[in-house]
Amino acid sequence: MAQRSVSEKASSQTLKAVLGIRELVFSGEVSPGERLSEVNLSARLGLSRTPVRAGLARLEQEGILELIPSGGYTVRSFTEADIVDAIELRGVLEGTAARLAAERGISPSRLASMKAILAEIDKVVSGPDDAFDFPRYAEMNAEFHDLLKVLSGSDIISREIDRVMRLPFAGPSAFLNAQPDIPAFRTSLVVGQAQHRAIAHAIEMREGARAEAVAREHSRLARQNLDFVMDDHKLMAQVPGLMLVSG
Amino acid sequence: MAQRSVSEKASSQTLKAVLGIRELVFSGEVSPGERLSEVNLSARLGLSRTPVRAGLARLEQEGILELIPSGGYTVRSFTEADIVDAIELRGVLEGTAARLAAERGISPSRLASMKAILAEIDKVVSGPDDAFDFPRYAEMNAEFHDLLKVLSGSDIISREIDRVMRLPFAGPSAFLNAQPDIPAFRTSLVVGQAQHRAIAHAIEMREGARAEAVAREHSRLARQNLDFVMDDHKLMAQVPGLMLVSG
DNA sequence: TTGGTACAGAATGTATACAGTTAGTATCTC
DNA sequence: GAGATACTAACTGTATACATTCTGTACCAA
Repeated sequence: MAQRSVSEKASSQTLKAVLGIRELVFSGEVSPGERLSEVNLSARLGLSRTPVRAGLARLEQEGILELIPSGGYTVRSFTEADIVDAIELRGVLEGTAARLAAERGISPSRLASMKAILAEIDKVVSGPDDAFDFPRYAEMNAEFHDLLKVLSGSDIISREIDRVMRLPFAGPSAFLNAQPDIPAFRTSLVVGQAQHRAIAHAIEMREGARAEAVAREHSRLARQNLDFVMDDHKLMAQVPGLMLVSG
Repeated sequence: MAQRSVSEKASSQTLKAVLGIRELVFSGEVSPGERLSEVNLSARLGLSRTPVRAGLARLEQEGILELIPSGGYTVRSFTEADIVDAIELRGVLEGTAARLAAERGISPSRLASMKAILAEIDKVVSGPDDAFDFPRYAEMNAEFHDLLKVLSGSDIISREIDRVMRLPFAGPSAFLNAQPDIPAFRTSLVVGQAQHRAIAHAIEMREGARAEAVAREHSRLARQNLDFVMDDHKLMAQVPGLMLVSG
């Protein structure tokens, strides 16, 4: 993880609570709809109720927990439609970031950074098929999307992109874990990289509409992968957070 | 306010804290950059530290407070550029809601609701100039934007729109308080209503691209009003939250 | 057997007490 | 007079105790 986004409260205990509960949720140790008891979590995480409580409130804000009217929280369950919408939302926001970057212009040094990242991804993608370095690809892909966010030049926009990315199945690297097994996915990486280049070129040429359109379309690769993965339960288990899906 | 959005914690004391602190911030009783002491707030609001603390954490998530690395919170200060971006963001999100509504279709009953709201706004706008009912306009305008959000059919999108709207200067009714005094603003209401109708028509005709484009442009009326208001400090004071602006 | 009521257990919401840290001030030294 | 150091006061982060509310179960009545 390149940076820890806007505010990931430094306070040790509360941070442990947030991370711990997130882990419990996304690893599937607690099921969607299940009620999360503060005392239970306190015991499991070895913390007192106070930081656990703070963590719960925060994760509710993040959207992975739901408030029970009578009090307490449950794990939110997502439908496949929710995930489609979350991916669409990411596309819209990244598209906006790309457009703003194009319209407002970016500094030469940042343009250079972007080209450097693209070159790195090229190295990975153009390598031999049998020695494909997936972790490296995931890393550089995340860096590209991180930079795109920054290039928007807007804290307000960056913040919202961070928020959507916190829904793990909406992020640009969500389906990478499931990809090594499937040949068709390899193709999508090549296509994805072509789109990266198009976005970068559009920003450089200050073609805002094109930058937005391509960035938006780029996110739909994820939707395509989602459809693929949803047909296979074994694959679903490899995508973080996809266990929260239940019609 | 038609509904109280996603989750406005029912818990009495915590709710008081959130509302109370928001009020203190937006009324300008605490200045941007000022540190908010928990004990001080507890005393002022007549609550214990626990709900105050919960409220602070929440308002930080909402984006009107900032976390101090060494602990505690300050009132976040916004630049004019931030507000422009927030308005742009609202336009992008409402545009997406409108597009999805058009692409996916809406029920006849909801279409009827939308038309009813438009008729109500027409009544207000087409009335005599000297007896213009601003509160009524604000109410129906808010209802239109609320419905547009719902028409997206997506909880994920609705949630994000709610978030942006919580930044008071980004909402569709942000500049209404300052409008009665300025004749030029009256014109913008007529234009705005024409855009409302265009959005509704595009949704009904399932013209997604048009719905998105018009909804996005619609938000730029707010930007126009912002430019106008920012030149006049007396007017600025009438727009909620605009006191948080400082270069 | 089914429905309702009452009671008990548990869980949340709130308050407060405690510890560690930060920031500010005053004094001392150079 | 200026800078540095030490001390004090306030504040945050955490833990725990208390009260109220909710939930689930058991028992009773129809």
